[in-house]
Amino acid sequence: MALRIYNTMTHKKEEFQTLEPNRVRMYVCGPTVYNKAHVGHAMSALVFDIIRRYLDYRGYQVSHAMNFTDVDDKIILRANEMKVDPFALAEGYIREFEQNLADLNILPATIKPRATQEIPQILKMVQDLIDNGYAYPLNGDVYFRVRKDEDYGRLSGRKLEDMQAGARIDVDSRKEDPMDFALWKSARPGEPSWESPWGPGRPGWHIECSAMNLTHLGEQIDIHGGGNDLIFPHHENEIAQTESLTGKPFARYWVHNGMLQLGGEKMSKSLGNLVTIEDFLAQHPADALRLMVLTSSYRGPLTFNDEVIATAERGVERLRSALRPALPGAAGAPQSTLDALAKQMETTQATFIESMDDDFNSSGAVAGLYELVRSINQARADGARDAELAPAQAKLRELGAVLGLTLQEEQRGAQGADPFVDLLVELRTEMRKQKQWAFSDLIRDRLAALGVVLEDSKEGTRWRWNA
RNA sequence: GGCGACGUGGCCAAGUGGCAAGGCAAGGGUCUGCAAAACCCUGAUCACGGGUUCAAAUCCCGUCGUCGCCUCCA
Repeated sequence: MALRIYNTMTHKKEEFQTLEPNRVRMYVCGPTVYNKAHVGHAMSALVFDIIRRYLDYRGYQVSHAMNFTDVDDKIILRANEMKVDPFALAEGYIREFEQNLADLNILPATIKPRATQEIPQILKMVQDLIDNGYAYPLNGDVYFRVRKDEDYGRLSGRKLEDMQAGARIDVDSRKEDPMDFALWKSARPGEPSWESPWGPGRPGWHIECSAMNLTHLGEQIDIHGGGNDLIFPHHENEIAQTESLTGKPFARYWVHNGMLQLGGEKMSKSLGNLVTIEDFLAQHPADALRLMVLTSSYRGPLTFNDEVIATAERGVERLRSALRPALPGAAGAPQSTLDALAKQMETTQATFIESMDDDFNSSGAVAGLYELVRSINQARADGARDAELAPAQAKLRELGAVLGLTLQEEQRGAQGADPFVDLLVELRTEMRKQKQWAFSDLIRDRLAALGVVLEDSKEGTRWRWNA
């Protein structure tokens, strides 16, 4: 069975065929860096990280580009408010975002272009579009002429007529058509700008992505991704610009992730209902956010609230539970148990591929992982030795890694606290021997309040930092 | 108003024509000094109304509802 991907352009799942064998060119729209990144940005980055890892697992060599929009109105506005240099502001947020991604175990994109580093290519594209009649200068700005592009609106399924009816913005009456969009914006005094044939200015929002694609990936790419809030106008305009110039279909597959919902609304900078990635990671493991994304459908909305987070954290715990060692004194599991475990490994592997091949159905893939977890835990309870558990645990780690799950226990305790926890646990063990239950329970409760979980068993007490 | 996605047990979520995966929560049990973890057991006819079919959660039509986009937005 082949990999199938839902294509926003055709509204169908289509069999995945690359332009070049075993090679994938993927471009994902990154953030505009005028503020701290929030978990909604993380969701998008996670979705495409999962896709990228899976394509890699399936044997493709993936060129993964993610851009930074590092010059635009909001950056300039915010820099002015804060009285700092806009480029320095952008640079700072880019570094923070890259750190956020690393903390989330998201692989760095192989290509990380920035708008400000593409100015020559952008100027050339704008000039070419003017030369071809697809664009026109107007008092220092340059606009794309949507009427000239017959199939404008193809991606988002809109017609120019329909859109005009709903347009609510102030229309610049100088433009030939209200829907014409800026390729180049003239600079006002004090704004960062570059010299151009039309006067000093800066690139419009959409053109940078077209230019970066052309420069770094070529005229045609396999996958173009981003949040579904970018379908219109951003991606629509990218298509218009790029295809008007190259005359070739721009991207084979348009892939869009759904929005993270907070309090029933899209989490966004403009609505102000956001949780930064930094804040999230201060309280929860990276695997938890990833598991939330994995167990929902990437195309649909994802609800973000305390209950969903708690569920994901427990899920992470459950996955990790399978990686624990054999019970002390394990004498080996019955053959029937080992056979069942071996069979489950195969089933899980098959389910994994089958699910992920079906438009990255990670929820189904994770369900298979949970089934393997249960089999492993069953085998352990049946007395399996470490060596008997190892292959299944390795399989769990392997498939977990394909999804980007670390399954690592958190090392979140205060630095150097571990020996002291050991000491308390040791003291408590002595108390338990003397049946000093009240004291034992007090220690357990107090440690729990500090984030340390104790688990007693016949063979002794084990402890870990709570996620 | 236009375009699109979606509506499956208390919650999250697979399944897209042939007996409704999985996780969390809940209840019962094993284990435990108690607890935790782990293991075992228990629950849904799939928003609603029509239609197609031997057979539909799954296809078609309609209704209602949720969300996104139509303005910067992952």
